[in-house]
Amino acid sequence: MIHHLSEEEVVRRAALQKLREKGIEPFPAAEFKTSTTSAFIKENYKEGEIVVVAGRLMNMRIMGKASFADLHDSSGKIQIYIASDIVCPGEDKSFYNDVVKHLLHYGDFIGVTGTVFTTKMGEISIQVNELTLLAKSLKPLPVVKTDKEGNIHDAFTDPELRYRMRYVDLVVNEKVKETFIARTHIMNAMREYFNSFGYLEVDTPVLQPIPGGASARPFITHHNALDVPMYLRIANELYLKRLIVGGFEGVYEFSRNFRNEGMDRTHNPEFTVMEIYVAYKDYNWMMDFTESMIEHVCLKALGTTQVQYGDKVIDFKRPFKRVSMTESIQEFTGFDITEKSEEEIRTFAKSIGLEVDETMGKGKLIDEIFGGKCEGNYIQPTFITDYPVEMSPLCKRHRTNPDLTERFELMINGKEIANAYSELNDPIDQRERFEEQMRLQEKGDDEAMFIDQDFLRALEYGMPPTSGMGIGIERLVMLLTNNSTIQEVLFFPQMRPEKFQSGPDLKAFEAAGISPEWIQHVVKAGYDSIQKLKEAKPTAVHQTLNGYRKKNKLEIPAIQLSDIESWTL
RNA sequence: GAUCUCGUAGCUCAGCUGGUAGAGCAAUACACUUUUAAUGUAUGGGUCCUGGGUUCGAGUCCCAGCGGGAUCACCA
Repeated sequence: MIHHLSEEEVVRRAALQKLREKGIEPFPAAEFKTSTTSAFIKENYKEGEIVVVAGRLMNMRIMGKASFADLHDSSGKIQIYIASDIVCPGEDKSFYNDVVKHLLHYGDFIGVTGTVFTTKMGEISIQVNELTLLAKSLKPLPVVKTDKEGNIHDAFTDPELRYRMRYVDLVVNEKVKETFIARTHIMNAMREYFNSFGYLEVDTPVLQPIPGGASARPFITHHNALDVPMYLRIANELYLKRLIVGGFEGVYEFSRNFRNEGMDRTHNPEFTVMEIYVAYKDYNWMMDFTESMIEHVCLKALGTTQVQYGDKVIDFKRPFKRVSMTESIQEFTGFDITEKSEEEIRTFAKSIGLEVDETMGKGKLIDEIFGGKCEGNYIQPTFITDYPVEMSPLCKRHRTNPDLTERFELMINGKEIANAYSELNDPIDQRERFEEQMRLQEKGDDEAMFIDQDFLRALEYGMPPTSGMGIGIERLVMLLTNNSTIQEVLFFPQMRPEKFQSGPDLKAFEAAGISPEWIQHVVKAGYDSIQKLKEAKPTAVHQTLNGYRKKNKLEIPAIQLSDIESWTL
């Protein structure tokens, strides 16, 4: 990994060495006790107060015998003022002149003890009395600067680098941290809301023998001891319902689900769905519950229900509009699907230019029409209710129309955010629905569900009437934080594995007996493999290396021909 | 998976009809005790993604590959 250090990395490694020579450990072990944070100092300004803070040293502005810099800690940043006469009160100014001015770098972790004051320019700052290096940064961070108008210069924007090195992204791009803090606040607000009803947060298996509860391609793995295939969960629905069978009134789980499908700006192979199931409720109750919950989350996590998303303002204030799927299709296409046959619907779908084929059942056709012509129109939160029975194999039939189900989806900004049912608890109906899924599978629908016999057995023991709701956490967080890609709301979005250039095998150089101080220079001088050294004449290597040493003014002894001849190549 | 597009210094980016590789910031050195995109002077820094081809000559044109992004299709 050490091959090909950039100039700045060489400088920082040299500084590391010089610090050690001065008796300053660049990676000290001891706890550094801070007394406060940068944000607290600014909010509770007390001139002359002695404070101890720690963070990353950023943006040094050296002005001779005094310097300014920004210290970034987890709460924000504060300016520090380092004056030679204060950090070095005696005759010996070497700490300031050598360490502060030359051996500290952008990105180093430092701790300071100092006095709070305000500069002539009116910025709250810390006059440093004592400075401790806490950890040296050996790689230069991207330098991002913000001017008085708030314009960001030289921003670190390459999505590939940002996602692969989120640690760097978080350090230099302030807004990124805010998004992730908001994500946690949103989830906490949700938890708080559910807990206030006495519902129980639970954990159910991630590794499942049958990937049930949704239609999706699973990730498959293998359990060696049992010698059986196992699947990473695509949903946790069937496990949570088993817990309702077991007698809990309400259970919920933030479920990390895995689906082996395409990746794009709204899909990641692993993603989080919050699912909640409450006994003795139906989907009407769940609609009320969901809109109150979302309103609560907005107020708690954002302080408002009005959210800017792109060029739109979305208002999460309840109540949300409610429209049945039939009404919606009628509104946007003029077509009434009520009591129409599969063929009639297919013909209509074709007539409005949708791509449909013979494998699609009635439910799927209706879904195509809705997805193609209606869905995108719902910008403000809207509940779409009463989906066709074919699309919803785990959902109870509608109390007044057996072709429909008691299901709703919450649409916001033209996308599905939540999905809920009056849960199907009739085990005989449930078995038939699974069998229908099997037929769809045989017809060529590769998304049809697997049958879970144990789940059917649980239902046979009796599940109370129950309503369940699932909400895509990433989708919700994207909306509430004004982000248009899922990668912005996942710390470590999935990416193609990075190829690290193998580079020269430095171990082999060491094994050949080349002195450690020379190895990187040997490589940089052009001998980047043992093979190349073997092929070259020792006298030529000798001349090249010493020529390189002279040219680069290396502070290491010249290499001897006898050294080169002693290498075991 | 399809189409379009991009890959140049540590970072952000220029580089025209092919002719010795550029800027700002960062780094290094010097100056500077209230700066804040600090400033001034000087210096160093490049596998122009990789591999082929065309050409006297390729960062630039052509082909292939790798990687990213955007749009579209499927899934949340």
